[in-house]
Amino acid sequence: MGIREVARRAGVSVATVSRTINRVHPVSPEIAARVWQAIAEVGYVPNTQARALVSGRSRILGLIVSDITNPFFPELIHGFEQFAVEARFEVLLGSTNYDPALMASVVRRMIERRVEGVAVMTSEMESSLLEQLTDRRVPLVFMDVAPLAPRVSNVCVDYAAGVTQAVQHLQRLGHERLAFIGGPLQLKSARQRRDAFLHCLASYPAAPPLVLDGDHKLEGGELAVQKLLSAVPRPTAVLCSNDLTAIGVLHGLDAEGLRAPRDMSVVGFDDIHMARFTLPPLTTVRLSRAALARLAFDALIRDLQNPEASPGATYRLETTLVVRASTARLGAAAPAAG
Amino acid sequence: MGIREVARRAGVSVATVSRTINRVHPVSPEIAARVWQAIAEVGYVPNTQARALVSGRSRILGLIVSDITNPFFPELIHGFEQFAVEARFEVLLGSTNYDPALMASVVRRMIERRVEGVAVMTSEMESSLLEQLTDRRVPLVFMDVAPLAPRVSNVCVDYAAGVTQAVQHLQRLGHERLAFIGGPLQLKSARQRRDAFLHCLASYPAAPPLVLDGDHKLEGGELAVQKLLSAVPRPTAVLCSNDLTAIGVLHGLDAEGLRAPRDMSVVGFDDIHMARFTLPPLTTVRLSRAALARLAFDALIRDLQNPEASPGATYRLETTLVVRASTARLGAAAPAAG
DNA sequence: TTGAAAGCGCTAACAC
DNA sequence: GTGTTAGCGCTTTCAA
Repeated sequence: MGIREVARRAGVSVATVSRTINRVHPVSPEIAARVWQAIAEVGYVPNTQARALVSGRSRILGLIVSDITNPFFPELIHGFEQFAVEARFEVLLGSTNYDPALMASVVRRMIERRVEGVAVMTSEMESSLLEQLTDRRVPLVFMDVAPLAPRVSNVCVDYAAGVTQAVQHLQRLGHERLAFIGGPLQLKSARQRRDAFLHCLASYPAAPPLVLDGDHKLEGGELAVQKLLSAVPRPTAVLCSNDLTAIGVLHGLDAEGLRAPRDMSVVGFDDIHMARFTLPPLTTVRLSRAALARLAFDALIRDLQNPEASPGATYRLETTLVVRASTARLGAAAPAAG
Repeated sequence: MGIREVARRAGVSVATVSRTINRVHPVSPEIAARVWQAIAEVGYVPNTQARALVSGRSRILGLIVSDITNPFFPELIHGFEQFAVEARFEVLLGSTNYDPALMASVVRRMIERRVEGVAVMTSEMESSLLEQLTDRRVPLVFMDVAPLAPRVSNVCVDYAAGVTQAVQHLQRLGHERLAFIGGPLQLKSARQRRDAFLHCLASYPAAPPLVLDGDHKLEGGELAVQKLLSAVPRPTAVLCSNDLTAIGVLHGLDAEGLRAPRDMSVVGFDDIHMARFTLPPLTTVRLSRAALARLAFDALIRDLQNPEASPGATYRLETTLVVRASTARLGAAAPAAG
């Protein structure tokens, strides 16, 4: 079963078997062939724990997300795992559910498994937890948070530009009274989206903007609709902190007998795959999960390969406005079907 | 950093440190206190690979799914991970994308990490792969597929009952010409759903049923709408193999200027969380992810704790029809909003 | 190019 | 209750 058995069958030493498998030292072709033959015969699969122990490399990368049931994350996870597996890494996934206690447990589990790097794609990270990782010189990459330190990289999404694109789109359509539905405020990314919205409107002193609370879930959007509709004057358009919230709004409006964009223009954020399939299809700000996954993975690998603990880099990620059918000119008749 | 350092600081042997941590053998309170103190001082975290190597237990469970971007799976994964972490297991996730080659790579990775059990929540598993796992005496639990063998359990979803509930619901509403949009036919669960539909209609010799191809994705539903609408006579209701397909249908109908349930009643399958938020909210057959996760996890743990390789058990999982607003009486006016 | 042997960090047998 | 020690399966010096 083990490497010894393979060595015995091939009539070589375990060292030679190891070298054959790892292709790092030269092995004569005839011997290599005998070894591969023996490996096939016994169905030998190397034991990763033993390898990790002796080499000091677990070949595991941690990936921390907020909420795996938010479609944004599976799409991100999918990309990240793909890159990881290509590079012969395994991914240890951690979901925090926006809960700092869970985050602590996730970090602990990752340290126990001796992850070689962690991508933190959520931001409710206490600095004490961060230190546990940095003290062990584990490369880290954050999204939107930049606690600059050696081997800590950062992917910065340009929320301001994304939000501005959305707001300008609405303003061009004649909307002046805008509302915003935020996300969990312990998330820096959610705060940034909200702040970008307020900042953006500060320069257009039309009507004071309405800011409502959400939770980045369907329910939050649904719930916010009541307040949205009872505000005086009633907003004519709403920008949501993510697509799930926007889908909740669409549903909430429908429950009131209203429809986007006729009664209210609705804009999402993220452009999850589902956004093209809502009724009406959602106008939203695209934040590419594939690009985010790529950036995060590459940042980790770079810091991993860099022996000196040089300061981590900062990467920028741009957004694009995707105009679909949930927004329309203020007062326009409902667009023709199709 | 290691257990030796802790032992040195606490003035005890490494064995005592190990016993203190694992609480399996008695340790005197004063010594235990000294050990915990030393552990805190050095920030000691046990190395899981070393533990796994010596104990022969990796404390890793494999979870194989088809497609992590199908919302059905994140909800399942979430439950499974929760149970696993509670029991001090880690989850190694594998996505196959309905691709047998990927499945092979997933199984290989799991064997390399020496998983202690695998939940296969998809069914494109070749028997040769299955053997690699069973040969190593790894407990397995499948969904819908029952290759009966020692330590191989099975969770059987009662698709026939679910589909029957849906069909009867439509028939009670006066629908006679029904269509079905299937899933990837390499999936046994998809075949079972389709077969249940055909079987169900065989006893009501009204109009011959229309069966269309889908892929369990949004796109498949969208695409099927063309064929659905051009069929003569046109079906008045459609049952979809999963919710994603149904949401695609809703979108496809809208693109044609049609709307459910006025122009076509639509029924989904799974009851993903999103189903309550579609327009109109989706009538669907609920298959509880939490229950599925629980059953699968418990089956694994049971086989794991059972030293003799007794044959795995079969568990049943029932479905329930959830009536929402995407179905209506044939020829009825559109229901009032709300 | 190959082999012998040390040892990664820990648990578990055995001795005391 | 506690310490000593062998050894899990592998990689990696070091020597040949």
